[in-house]
Amino acid sequence: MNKIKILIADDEPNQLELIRFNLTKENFDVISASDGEEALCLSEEIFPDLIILDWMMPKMSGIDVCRKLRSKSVSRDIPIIILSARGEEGDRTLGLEIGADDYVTKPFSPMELLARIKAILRRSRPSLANDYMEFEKLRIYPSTQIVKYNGEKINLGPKEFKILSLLMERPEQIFSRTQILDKVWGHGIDVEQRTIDVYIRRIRKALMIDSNESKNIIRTVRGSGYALVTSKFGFH
Amino acid sequence: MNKIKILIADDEPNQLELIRFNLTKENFDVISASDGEEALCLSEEIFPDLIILDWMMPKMSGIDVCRKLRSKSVSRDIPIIILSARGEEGDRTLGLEIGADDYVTKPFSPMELLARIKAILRRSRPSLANDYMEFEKLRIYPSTQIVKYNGEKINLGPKEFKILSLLMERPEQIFSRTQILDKVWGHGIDVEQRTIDVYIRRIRKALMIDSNESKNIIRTVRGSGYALVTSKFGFH
DNA sequence: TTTTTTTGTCATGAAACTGTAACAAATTCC
DNA sequence: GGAATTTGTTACAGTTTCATGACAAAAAAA
Repeated sequence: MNKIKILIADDEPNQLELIRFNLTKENFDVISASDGEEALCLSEEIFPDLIILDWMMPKMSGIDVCRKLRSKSVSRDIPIIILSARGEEGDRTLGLEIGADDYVTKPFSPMELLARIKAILRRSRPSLANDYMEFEKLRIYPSTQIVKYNGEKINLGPKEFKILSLLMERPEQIFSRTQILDKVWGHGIDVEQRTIDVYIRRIRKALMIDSNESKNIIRTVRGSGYALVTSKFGFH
Repeated sequence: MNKIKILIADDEPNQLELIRFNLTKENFDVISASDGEEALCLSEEIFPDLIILDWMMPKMSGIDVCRKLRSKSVSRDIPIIILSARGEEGDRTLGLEIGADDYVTKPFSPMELLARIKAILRRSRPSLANDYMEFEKLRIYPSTQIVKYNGEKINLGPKEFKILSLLMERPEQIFSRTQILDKVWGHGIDVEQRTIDVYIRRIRKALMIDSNESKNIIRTVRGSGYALVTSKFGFH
């Protein structure tokens, strides 16, 4: 059971601790940074599921960090919430326009921040919120770890299930082996990248044999990774 | 060209008109409702891309409408923004917990609402934000590394894809072999300039064979390099 | 315990990609 | 026209990347 990783960056230790306390209580895995540069480094090193950035920080502002993250494809899709004492019109819209998903003005209640975090995660990590996810003829039930293809039940091991879930959260998007390792195994785990290939093979096999279907729903993107594809876009 | 449909429900005509005005200006297709029941009916009838609900409305509150929409699978994934004059803690979190994607307290500026709408659409409609580059009949999707010519899918290797992406970034502009080498291979790499010729050949071939089209979309500029051209400038 | 399932790695062959050389074709210049 | 230059095209070898089956260790189930 992998916890959801949230990165918080704020230069006020009290504020940081307050948020950390509340998020930890909700069973999130909290990583903290005390300035913009640290936030940026950590973001690229671990792949958090969500990032909370204070606007005003030493070395690099939250806005700049957000811009940087949005400019790179590996971090483009990570949800970002910006915190700020600046409640002015222009500031709020600026925050959202540069790619943040939400903008919360200080002071805010932990409850509200939490509610907004959950609202965003509901969208970006559908497996956490919905009973099931559906893509083409494939349906998976995160809570019970059941996979069905065309109504037929498919048998997958835990790791296989997690990988497929990850791919299903963003169909068409290419996941690199590193991304898959980070999300499924956890960051910093020592596992060969090629192991992913083998699991992909196992998933493909399970989907084919059990459902007697020869269509390949997982696309290999040479040099990049794997992605779920609709049959109409399928390569092979 | 499909416009994005947004449904607004508010019982104050002035407010409604103000929002409608601003959204129409942004080229959204705006549908309005003046009470909760109407909002619910319209939602199920026309499947908007986003719904904005005032909390306090006759017949059925925005909260109840939101609950109803979330309980049905057809409307479960439509993003919802709740507007409210009630800025209290509990209200805000209730709105979000019930399944809304954002909660905006009145009074708000049209600019901010717009920014929040866009932030949400960015997530829920990746196809709109996750854009593609288009030139003539050629379309390339950077995030998924997919190339289409005339709607048909083209298979390109990584280097070929990068070169074509580069050319697409600035149609008509001539790229020298040195420029292409620097951008695609990286600066200071030791590769023959003539190699570019071969890749151009491969790209041309892929575009021709796979789409059964003989038009040459890549122009050779003798002594300078290559460039994408519109058909009217094409030679041969 | 034994049995089964899951997990991670390896070896091997297949497939795709890369870069270059060699020659053909075309363009330019004289 | 003829020589020089530039580009087009093809083939080929080297390299990288991926698919696949096999296998042993670890974990879970019986």
